Amino acid sequence: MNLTQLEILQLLQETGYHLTKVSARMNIVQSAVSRQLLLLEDELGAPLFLRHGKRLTGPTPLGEQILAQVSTISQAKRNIKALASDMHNNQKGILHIATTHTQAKYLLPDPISRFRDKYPGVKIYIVQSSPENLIDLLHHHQADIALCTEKVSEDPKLVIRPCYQWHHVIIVPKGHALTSGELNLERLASFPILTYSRGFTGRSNIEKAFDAAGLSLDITLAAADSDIIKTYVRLGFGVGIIAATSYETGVDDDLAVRSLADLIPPSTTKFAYLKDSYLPSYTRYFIDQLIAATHHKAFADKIDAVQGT
Amino acid sequence: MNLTQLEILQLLQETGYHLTKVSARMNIVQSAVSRQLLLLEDELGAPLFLRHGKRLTGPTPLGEQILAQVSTISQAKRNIKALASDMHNNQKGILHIATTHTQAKYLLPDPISRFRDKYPGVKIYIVQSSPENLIDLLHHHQADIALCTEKVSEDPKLVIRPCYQWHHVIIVPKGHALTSGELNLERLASFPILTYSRGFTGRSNIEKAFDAAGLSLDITLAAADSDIIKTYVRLGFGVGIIAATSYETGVDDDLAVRSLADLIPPSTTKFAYLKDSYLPSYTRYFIDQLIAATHHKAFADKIDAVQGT
DNA sequence: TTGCGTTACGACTCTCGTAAGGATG
DNA sequence: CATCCTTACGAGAGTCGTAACGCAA
Repeated sequence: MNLTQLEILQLLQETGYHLTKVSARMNIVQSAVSRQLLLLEDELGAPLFLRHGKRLTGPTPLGEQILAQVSTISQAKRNIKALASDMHNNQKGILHIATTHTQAKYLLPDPISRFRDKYPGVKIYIVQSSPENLIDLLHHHQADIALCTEKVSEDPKLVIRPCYQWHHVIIVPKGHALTSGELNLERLASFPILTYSRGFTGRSNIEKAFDAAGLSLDITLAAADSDIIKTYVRLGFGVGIIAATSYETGVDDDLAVRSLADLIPPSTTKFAYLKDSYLPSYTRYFIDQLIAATHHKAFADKIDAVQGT
Repeated sequence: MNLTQLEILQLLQETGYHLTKVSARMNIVQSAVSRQLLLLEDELGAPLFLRHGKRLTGPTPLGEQILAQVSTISQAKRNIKALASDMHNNQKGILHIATTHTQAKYLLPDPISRFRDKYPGVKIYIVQSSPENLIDLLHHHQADIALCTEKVSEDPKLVIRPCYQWHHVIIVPKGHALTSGELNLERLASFPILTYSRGFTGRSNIEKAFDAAGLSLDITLAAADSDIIKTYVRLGFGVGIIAATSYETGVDDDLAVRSLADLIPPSTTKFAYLKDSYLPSYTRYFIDQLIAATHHKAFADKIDAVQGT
């Protein structure tokens, strides 16, 4: 048994039990992969994969249990490399951040700029994806940390760290009926609504509030990002409900904004990362900095300014 | 990086950072071990061990963190082998049980005989040790499961499964003053006491009871096993306090026995094993059988018979 | 001086790559 | 017949063992 053989097992699972693809990923020929697999099965004394003729179709029960062990081994192996490289040169590295459009556009630009000033040697990749996909990216090691708002399922393999809390606001063209008068859910529900797609940026909290009030929403447009919503609000399609952080003073001054803090429960944007994975010092710094910054008075004031309008 | 190199790291820790001893354990020459260690340190780009001249004295901070990862890898490796061998031939294997004298002599003989009838191919080793040592044996993989009574510290790496509950009894020579009259802690404390050493077989519960009553014990003899206690009780040294399960009808009929169920809190004997380790099917069977047997009516009656005397 | 770890070099083992073979859809 | 996995064989890389060296108690 050696690490190469165990890597083959893991890649087999990832490629759908396809030796040829595994060999391509490992930059060696098929025959070598085939041989190593057979050698391992021989050493362990039992087949790890089911075969239709010569084709692999899936893991045996034994193979499945062993694959679970292999995944902890490969995680530990990654950690060893990360530890060493962090110790050896903690100013260089790569940081993959998985997040949604909202965070990428309105929250991250500033913290990332400051991070880049402090760690010019660290390459940053922002992987934009739908919220439901973010956690998968972590599990598949295509992202180191994820930043998301929608409720992360209780995954024992993840560490969740709350980052900041915010409220929704409505945006309407100046002069719209909703710019004056009392603002309540019932009145809001009488207008066509433009907001986030299901599973995006606190959408679940919006639904929760209206459901609790026994109201049904007429959602004219559901988008993954605030920009689309703003665009159609400007065209007069209806009332937009977006995150307070997505309203940009200076850029969005043509839109009237009113806080929904009293009507819709607050949403929390959180960091998530794999519990068993070692995070380089610069990654921990990034997380800590962002959490500190969002707890800073200036940041709170910025949100309050919008919400207090 | 390969599994051999990682094994070297682990063995270095176990041998007190001694390359020669590591090479002996691995059945290869020193020079090979030395080379592999240097190659690994070179690959990782930083030393993993501190050196006084050429002698290794301990891990560097990096080495320490990496050793932690290595231990999860080697555990997973063990699990893979155990899984395969269990699947391949689940009638053969080895079972190391770590336990104390009390369990080994009075509880285990019968269940082990029955286990051997069902699994003649499984070799059983009983590792007898002091309670405080049992958990160490698990951590050092010198035992698969431990059976002990004294409180196991809250170790997140262990699974604890309660097995059975029992009470202490006193034993005295027939005709002793304590064979008649009311039995209470105060009266008991007026006699010289013979019982278990600190840390053995529920000794802590005995102390707890007398401490709570504000009584101090005159412990004439503290032994690790019941047999020693019985011997000196027979010689008239005083009153023995032992586990009810240690009183053997037929053998100990010359001793009078009275239950302390109402005076001393009950003790629980438990199984313990490493959370991350795979237990072969026969080991799980052994545990389940023993727990089932001790919950069976006949077993409870046997204890009650002694305690009810 | 002894014990321990590192370095040098030849022998061997192991793994890879090329190439051919067999089986399935 | 195209794709995929297995088997055969020679070339190359990697590891081991012997042996000599450097260093500390």
